[in-house]
Amino acid sequence: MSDIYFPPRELEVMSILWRLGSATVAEVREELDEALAYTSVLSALQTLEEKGFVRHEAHGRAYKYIAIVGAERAGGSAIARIKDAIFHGSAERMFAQLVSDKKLSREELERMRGLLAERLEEEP
Amino acid sequence: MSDIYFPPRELEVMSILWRLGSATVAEVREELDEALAYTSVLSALQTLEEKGFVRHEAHGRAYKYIAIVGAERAGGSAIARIKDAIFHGSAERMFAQLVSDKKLSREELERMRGLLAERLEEEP
DNA sequence: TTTAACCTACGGAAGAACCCGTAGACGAGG
DNA sequence: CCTCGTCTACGGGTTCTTCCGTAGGTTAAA
Repeated sequence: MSDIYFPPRELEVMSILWRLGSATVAEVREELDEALAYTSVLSALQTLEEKGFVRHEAHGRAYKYIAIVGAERAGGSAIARIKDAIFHGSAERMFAQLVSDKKLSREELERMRGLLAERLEEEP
Repeated sequence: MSDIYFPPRELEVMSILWRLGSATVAEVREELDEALAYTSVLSALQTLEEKGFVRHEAHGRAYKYIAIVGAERAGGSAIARIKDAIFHGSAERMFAQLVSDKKLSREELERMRGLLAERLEEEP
Protein backbone atom coordinates (compact mmCIF):
# COMPACT_ATOMS: atom_id res chain seq x y z
CA MET A 1 0.00 0.00 0.00
CA SER A 2 1.89 3.02 -1.21
CA ASP A 3 0.93 5.86 1.02
CA ILE A 4 -0.30 8.87 -0.80
CA TYR A 5 0.21 12.32 0.54
CA PHE A 6 -0.64 15.74 -0.80
CA PRO A 7 0.69 19.01 0.51
CA PRO A 8 -1.98 21.67 1.07
CA ARG A 9 -2.05 23.34 -2.30
CA GLU A 10 -1.80 20.14 -4.25
CA LEU A 11 -4.61 18.68 -2.21
CA GLU A 12 -6.78 21.64 -3.10
CA VAL A 13 -6.08 21.13 -6.77
CA MET A 14 -6.75 17.39 -6.56
CA SER A 15 -9.98 18.18 -4.78
CA ILE A 16 -11.11 20.28 -7.72
CA LEU A 17 -10.20 17.58 -10.21
CA TRP A 18 -12.10 14.96 -8.24
CA ARG A 19 -15.09 17.23 -8.07
CA LEU A 20 -15.12 18.25 -11.71
CA GLY A 21 -13.90 14.99 -13.20
CA SER A 22 -11.49 16.83 -15.41
CA ALA A 23 -10.53 20.44 -15.86
CA THR A 24 -8.31 22.81 -17.75
CA VAL A 25 -5.84 25.07 -16.02
CA ALA A 26 -8.27 27.96 -16.30
CA GLU A 27 -11.08 25.94 -14.78
CA VAL A 28 -8.99 24.83 -11.85
CA ARG A 29 -7.92 28.41 -11.37
CA GLU A 30 -11.49 29.62 -11.19
CA GLU A 31 -12.33 27.08 -8.54
CA LEU A 32 -9.48 27.99 -6.25
CA ASP A 33 -10.21 29.98 -3.13
CA GLU A 34 -7.25 32.27 -3.54
CA ALA A 35 -6.48 34.15 -6.72
CA LEU A 36 -3.33 32.61 -8.11
CA ALA A 37 -1.48 33.44 -11.29
CA TYR A 38 -2.32 31.23 -14.22
CA THR A 39 1.18 29.83 -14.31
CA SER A 40 1.08 28.98 -10.63
CA VAL A 41 -1.87 26.70 -11.22
CA LEU A 42 -0.16 25.20 -14.23
CA SER A 43 2.91 24.50 -12.13
CA ALA A 44 0.86 22.73 -9.50
CA LEU A 45 -0.73 20.53 -12.13
CA GLN A 46 2.61 19.75 -13.72
CA THR A 47 4.01 18.80 -10.35
CA LEU A 48 1.08 16.49 -9.75
CA GLU A 49 1.56 15.01 -13.18
CA GLU A 50 5.22 14.38 -12.51
CA LYS A 51 4.31 12.59 -9.33
CA GLY A 52 1.94 10.41 -11.28
CA PHE A 53 -1.28 11.56 -9.66
CA VAL A 54 -2.63 13.29 -12.71
CA ARG A 55 -2.47 13.06 -16.48
CA HIS A 56 -3.55 15.32 -19.28
CA GLU A 57 -5.23 15.09 -22.65
CA ALA A 58 -5.29 17.62 -25.43
CA HIS A 59 -8.73 19.22 -25.51
CA GLY A 60 -9.04 21.84 -28.18
CA ARG A 61 -6.16 24.18 -27.66
CA ALA A 62 -5.80 23.54 -23.98
CA TYR A 63 -4.94 20.54 -21.84
CA LYS A 64 -7.57 18.81 -19.85
CA TYR A 65 -6.22 17.42 -16.60
CA ILE A 66 -7.60 14.23 -15.10
CA ALA A 67 -6.89 12.65 -11.74
CA ILE A 68 -5.30 9.22 -11.97
CA VAL A 69 -5.59 8.31 -8.32
CA GLY A 70 -9.15 8.02 -7.12
CA ALA A 71 -10.55 10.01 -4.25
CA GLU A 72 -11.37 6.76 -2.44
CA ARG A 73 -7.78 5.62 -2.51
CA ALA A 74 -6.47 9.00 -1.39
CA GLY A 75 -9.19 9.09 1.23
CA GLY A 76 -8.30 5.69 2.56
CA SER A 77 -4.69 6.69 2.83
CA ALA A 78 -5.47 9.97 4.54
CA ILE A 79 -7.83 8.33 6.98
CA ALA A 80 -5.27 5.70 7.88
CA ARG A 81 -2.63 8.33 8.46
CA ILE A 82 -4.83 10.49 10.65
CA LYS A 83 -6.22 7.53 12.50
CA ASP A 84 -2.79 6.21 13.36
CA ALA A 85 -1.07 9.49 14.14
CA ILE A 86 -3.80 11.33 15.96
CA PHE A 87 -6.26 8.76 17.23
CA HIS A 88 -3.75 6.15 18.31
CA GLY A 89 -4.99 3.82 15.61
CA SER A 90 -8.50 3.79 16.97
CA ALA A 91 -11.20 3.97 14.31
CA GLU A 92 -13.68 4.27 17.11
CA ARG A 93 -12.15 7.46 18.48
CA MET A 94 -11.88 8.92 15.04
CA PHE A 95 -15.48 8.09 14.45
CA ALA A 96 -16.45 9.80 17.69
CA GLN A 97 -14.73 12.95 16.51
CA LEU A 98 -16.37 12.67 13.11
CA VAL A 99 -19.90 12.47 14.47
CA SER A 100 -19.34 15.15 17.10
CA ASP A 101 -19.88 17.72 14.37
CA LYS A 102 -22.97 19.66 15.40
CA LYS A 103 -23.89 20.46 11.84
CA LEU A 104 -24.70 16.87 11.03
CA SER A 105 -28.38 16.38 10.28
CA ARG A 106 -30.52 13.63 11.66
CA GLU A 107 -30.86 12.27 8.15
CA GLU A 108 -27.13 11.93 7.72
CA LEU A 109 -26.78 10.29 11.09
CA GLU A 110 -29.51 7.85 10.24
CA ARG A 111 -27.90 6.96 6.95
CA MET A 112 -24.70 6.31 8.84
CA ARG A 113 -26.60 4.04 11.14
CA GLY A 114 -27.87 2.20 8.08
CA LEU A 115 -24.36 1.80 6.69
CA LEU A 116 -23.15 0.54 10.01
CA ALA A 117 -25.97 -1.95 10.22
CA GLU A 118 -25.09 -3.31 6.79
CA ARG A 119 -21.48 -3.52 7.73
CA LEU A 120 -22.36 -5.41 10.89
CA GLU A 121 -24.39 -7.95 9.00
CA GLU A 122 -21.55 -9.04 6.80
CA GLU A 123 -19.35 -9.36 9.86
CA PRO A 124 -19.12 -13.01 11.00
CA MET B 1 -10.97 28.20 13.72
CA SER B 2 -7.30 28.40 12.91
CA ASP B 3 -6.61 25.41 10.74
CA ILE B 4 -3.83 23.27 12.00
CA TYR B 5 -1.61 21.36 9.66
CA PHE B 6 1.43 19.19 10.22
CA PRO B 7 3.84 18.04 7.54
CA PRO B 8 4.65 14.33 7.68
CA ARG B 9 7.61 14.30 9.99
CA GLU B 10 6.18 16.84 12.36
CA LEU B 11 2.97 14.88 12.53
CA GLU B 12 4.92 11.81 13.52
CA VAL B 13 6.61 13.71 16.32
CA MET B 14 3.34 15.18 17.52
CA SER B 15 1.86 11.71 17.47
CA ILE B 16 4.54 10.52 19.84
CA LEU B 17 3.98 13.43 22.19
CA TRP B 18 0.26 12.83 22.24
CA ARG B 19 0.83 9.20 22.97
CA LEU B 20 3.43 9.65 25.70
CA GLY B 21 2.04 12.82 27.20
CA SER B 22 5.48 14.36 27.28
CA ALA B 23 8.90 13.25 26.18
CA THR B 24 12.53 14.23 25.95
CA VAL B 25 14.36 14.40 22.67
CA ALA B 26 15.88 11.00 23.32
CA GLU B 27 12.50 9.47 24.06
CA VAL B 28 10.96 10.87 20.92
CA ARG B 29 13.94 9.59 19.01
CA GLU B 30 13.47 6.09 20.29
CA GLU B 31 9.86 6.05 19.25
CA LEU B 32 10.50 7.11 15.70
CA ASP B 33 10.25 4.53 12.96
CA GLU B 34 13.37 5.68 11.19
CA ALA B 35 16.69 6.19 12.89
CA LEU B 36 17.35 9.91 12.86
CA ALA B 37 20.25 11.83 14.30
CA TYR B 38 19.65 13.23 17.73
CA THR B 39 19.86 16.79 16.48
CA SER B 40 17.35 16.10 13.74
CA VAL B 41 14.76 15.22 16.32
CA LEU B 42 15.69 18.24 18.35
CA SER B 43 15.25 20.43 15.31
CA ALA B 44 11.81 19.06 14.65
CA LEU B 45 10.78 19.77 18.21
CA GLN B 46 12.18 23.28 18.05
CA THR B 47 10.30 23.93 14.85
CA LEU B 48 7.09 22.73 16.44
CA GLU B 49 7.80 24.93 19.43
CA GLU B 50 8.33 27.94 17.22
CA LYS B 51 5.00 27.28 15.58
CA GLY B 52 3.38 27.21 18.97
CA PHE B 53 2.29 23.57 18.92
CA VAL B 54 4.66 22.45 21.63
CA ARG B 55 6.39 23.81 24.71
CA HIS B 56 9.15 22.52 26.92
CA GLU B 57 10.01 22.30 30.58
CA ALA B 58 13.33 21.63 32.21
CA HIS B 59 13.35 18.11 33.51
CA GLY B 60 16.59 17.13 35.14
CA ARG B 61 19.24 17.89 32.62
CA ALA B 62 17.08 17.54 29.59
CA TYR B 63 14.01 19.27 28.30
CA LYS B 64 10.68 17.60 28.44
CA TYR B 65 8.48 18.49 25.47
CA ILE B 66 4.74 18.73 25.83
CA ALA B 67 2.09 19.20 23.16
CA ILE B 68 0.13 22.40 23.52
CA VAL B 69 -2.50 21.63 20.91
CA GLY B 70 -4.65 18.67 21.81
CA ALA B 71 -5.01 15.62 19.61
CA GLU B 72 -8.77 16.24 19.49
CA ARG B 73 -8.31 19.69 18.06
CA ALA B 74 -5.73 18.54 15.53
CA GLY B 75 -7.98 15.61 14.72
CA GLY B 76 -10.98 17.79 14.17
CA SER B 77 -9.00 19.99 11.86
CA ALA B 78 -7.57 17.07 9.92
CA ILE B 79 -10.94 15.42 9.58
CA ALA B 80 -12.51 18.61 8.30
CA ARG B 81 -9.77 19.05 5.76
CA ILE B 82 -10.00 15.50 4.47
CA LYS B 83 -13.75 15.52 4.50
CA ASP B 84 -13.94 18.71 2.47
CA ALA B 85 -11.13 18.04 0.04
CA ILE B 86 -11.60 14.36 -0.63
CA PHE B 87 -15.17 13.47 0.29
CA HIS B 88 -16.83 16.58 -1.09
CA GLY B 89 -17.76 17.66 2.41
CA SER B 90 -19.76 14.52 3.07
CA ALA B 91 -19.27 13.05 6.54
CA GLU B 92 -21.34 10.13 5.40
CA ARG B 93 -18.98 9.20 2.60
CA MET B 94 -16.02 9.60 4.86
CA PHE B 95 -17.69 7.38 7.38
CA ALA B 96 -18.31 4.76 4.73
CA GLN B 97 -14.62 4.72 3.92
CA LEU B 98 -13.74 4.56 7.59
CA VAL B 99 -15.86 1.51 8.30
CA SER B 100 -14.88 -0.27 5.10
CA ASP B 101 -11.69 -1.32 6.87
CA LYS B 102 -11.80 -5.10 7.02
CA LYS B 103 -9.72 -5.22 10.15
CA LEU B 104 -12.43 -3.67 12.28
CA SER B 105 -13.76 -6.05 14.86
CA ARG B 106 -17.39 -6.64 15.63
CA GLU B 107 -16.82 -5.14 19.04
CA GLU B 108 -15.52 -1.91 17.62
CA LEU B 109 -18.36 -1.71 15.16
CA GLU B 110 -20.85 -2.27 17.93
CA ARG B 111 -19.32 0.43 20.06
CA MET B 112 -19.60 2.76 17.10
CA ARG B 113 -23.23 1.83 16.85
CA GLY B 114 -23.59 2.74 20.50
CA LEU B 115 -21.94 6.09 19.99
CA LEU B 116 -24.15 6.78 17.05
CA ALA B 117 -27.25 5.88 19.01
CA GLU B 118 -26.25 8.30 21.76
CA ARG B 119 -25.58 10.99 19.24
CA LEU B 120 -28.96 10.41 17.66
CA GLU B 121 -30.76 10.77 20.95
CA GLU B 122 -29.46 14.21 21.64
CA GLU B 123 -30.46 15.24 18.15
CA PRO B 124 -33.81 17.11 18.18
C1' DT C 1 40.64 17.95 38.13
C1' DT C 2 40.21 15.65 33.99
C1' DT C 3 37.45 12.97 31.03
C1' DA C 4 33.48 11.15 29.04
C1' DA C 5 28.68 11.39 28.34
C1' DC C 6 24.80 13.98 27.38
C1' DC C 7 22.28 18.08 26.34
C1' DT C 8 20.95 22.40 23.68
C1' DA C 9 21.87 26.24 20.39
C1' DC C 10 23.10 27.48 16.01
C1' DG C 11 23.89 27.41 11.29
C1' DG C 12 23.51 25.54 7.01
C1' DA C 13 22.90 22.24 3.14
C1' DA C 14 19.63 19.95 0.20
C1' DG C 15 15.36 19.14 -1.44
C1' DA C 16 10.28 20.07 -1.67
C1' DA C 17 6.62 23.28 -2.20
C1' DC C 18 4.95 27.41 -3.80
C1' DC C 19 4.55 31.27 -6.78
C1' DC C 20 5.23 33.83 -10.77
C1' DG C 21 7.38 36.20 -15.09
C1' DT C 22 9.03 35.61 -19.61
C1' DA C 23 9.34 33.35 -23.93
C1' DG C 24 7.41 31.19 -27.58
C1' DA C 25 3.71 28.43 -30.02
C1' DC C 26 -0.74 28.62 -32.03
C1' DG C 27 -5.21 30.00 -33.63
C1' DA C 28 -8.91 33.68 -34.25
C1' DG C 29 -10.16 38.00 -36.00
C1' DG C 30 -9.10 42.16 -38.36
C1' DC D 1 -0.27 39.23 -43.15
C1' DC D 2 -0.48 41.11 -38.53
C1' DT D 3 -2.10 41.50 -34.01
C1' DC D 4 -4.28 39.96 -30.00
C1' DG D 5 -5.56 36.53 -26.84
C1' DT D 6 -4.76 32.04 -24.93
C1' DC D 7 -1.97 28.31 -23.88
C1' DT D 8 2.33 25.62 -22.37
C1' DA D 9 7.35 25.25 -21.30
C1' DC D 10 10.98 26.83 -18.73
C1' DG D 11 13.56 28.91 -15.31
C1' DG D 12 14.19 31.15 -11.02
C1' DG D 13 13.21 33.21 -6.50
C1' DT D 14 11.37 32.46 -1.89
C1' DT D 15 9.93 29.92 1.80
C1' DC D 16 9.22 25.50 4.16
C1' DT D 17 10.77 21.02 5.51
C1' DT D 18 14.06 17.77 6.68
C1' DC D 19 18.41 16.46 8.23
C1' DC D 20 22.69 16.85 10.40
C1' DG D 21 27.45 18.59 12.11
C1' DT D 22 29.82 21.51 15.17
C1' DA D 23 30.31 24.25 19.20
C1' DG D 24 29.74 24.90 23.85
C1' DG D 25 27.57 24.07 28.30
C1' DT D 26 26.67 20.95 32.32
C1' DT D 27 26.86 16.73 35.00
C1' DA D 28 28.84 12.44 36.63
C1' DA D 29 32.48 9.36 37.02
C1' DA D 30 37.37 8.34 37.32
